[in-house]
Amino acid sequence: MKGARKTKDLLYEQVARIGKVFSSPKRLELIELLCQGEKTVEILAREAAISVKLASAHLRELRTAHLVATERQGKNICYRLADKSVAELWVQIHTLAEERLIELQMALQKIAARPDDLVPSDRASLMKAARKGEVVVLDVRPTEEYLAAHLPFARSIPLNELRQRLAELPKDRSIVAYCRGPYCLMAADAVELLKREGYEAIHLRDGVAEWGLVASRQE
Amino acid sequence: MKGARKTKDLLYEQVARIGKVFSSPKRLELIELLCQGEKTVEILAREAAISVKLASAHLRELRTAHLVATERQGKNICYRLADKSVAELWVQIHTLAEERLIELQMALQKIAARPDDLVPSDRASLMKAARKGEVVVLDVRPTEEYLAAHLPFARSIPLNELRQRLAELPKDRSIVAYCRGPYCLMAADAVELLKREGYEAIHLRDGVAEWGLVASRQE
DNA sequence: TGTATATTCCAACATTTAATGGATTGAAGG
DNA sequence: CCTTCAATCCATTAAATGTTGGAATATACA
Repeated sequence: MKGARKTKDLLYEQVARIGKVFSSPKRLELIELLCQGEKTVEILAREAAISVKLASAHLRELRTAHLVATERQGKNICYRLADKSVAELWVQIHTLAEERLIELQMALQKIAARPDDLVPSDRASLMKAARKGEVVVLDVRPTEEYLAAHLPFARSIPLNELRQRLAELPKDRSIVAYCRGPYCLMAADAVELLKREGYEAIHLRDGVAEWGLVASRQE
Repeated sequence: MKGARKTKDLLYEQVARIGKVFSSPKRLELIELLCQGEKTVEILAREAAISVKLASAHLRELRTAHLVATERQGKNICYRLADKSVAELWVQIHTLAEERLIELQMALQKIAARPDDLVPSDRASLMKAARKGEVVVLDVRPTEEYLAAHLPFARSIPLNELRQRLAELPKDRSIVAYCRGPYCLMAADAVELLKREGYEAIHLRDGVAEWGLVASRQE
């Protein structure tokens, strides 16, 4: 009966290995980035605003927990999520956090969803409108991420090109902008810019991971 | 633009608070216990085989992350999951762990699913057979947990009473035993006992949390 | 073959965390 | 009111973790 306790502890310890990965802010950010498609260490470090060494150390944690896979591509090493279910877990964790933590809710309200920001009621109706061309779904992430996976009917204009390419967007229809997810600020910036320029812009918080569209492999 | 990085970090930090809760084996065990219904600190400590003080400390972590709620009941303080979604996250985390960690898979195989252990193919067919009375679904957890929530058509015989109450079980039908979940050893013990006594017994790994049946409140 | 580049490994430090023992709160019950 | 009991708080120690800098590896390229 003493042995039973030991084996039991071992089981929970294994599960805790997965939990540990999700207990560090930086690792969470890396996971969110990897939800957008596969990336090299250098890119991950730059996007997460940390040193390459630190990124490498965190990615090592992800690797020993078998949550990511690596592949050499020329000079670089590409990291990608080992499975779609990793992205699903990330979505579920941050969703639960948003449900339970008031501090997070308040911080998120500051970023987006200002009083005048209307949120698209549900996905089905948004997609219906997008299919008909009544609204423009705009993906403001870098081009590579758009290519790896994007929302149905979405058009790609990276945030840093948006100002120059405003002419491509119609002024008589709503622009629904999205980016990497609720913690990415690109879509919020895009909406702000678009509104200043006289467009009717809406901020869509969800990204591809939240839509369950993660590309397991970028081609 | 510097402020953007700061707010972003803050957001991930909040989500990491939730992840941290799931990064400790003991806390995971406590969460699994709370999935079975509300419990006092003393009971939780006893079931998890830790001191009351340590249990209290871990429960404090759960409370500050707003994942559990407390309520005084006479002399004792009862803990329960703050929301059904907490149980769902626990299930998703341990499911992902089982998918990704070979060590965990191997450890689980030792406990149950021996070569001669047939696993019920799917839930629908199991429930159909249970409804018709073709199999007996047996809940071997303590009575209080059975009362808080149990599988449809399940009969309750706590493991420590099983030997005396064997006569209540039919020998001409399969007994499908379950307990708290895949990391609980009670059902495995029950199956072993039943088989020794000549019953046809099957170990069902899932518990109420895995079936999505968590009782938000015990009456 | 030698050099440049991307990434990882190793060692060190500061911080955080798990766990334990002693003191404290706060309600229950005589 | 005083005692009892459950649970928490506080202080301490040992272990684990995040982070940084320097050295090492391994591949691409010339």
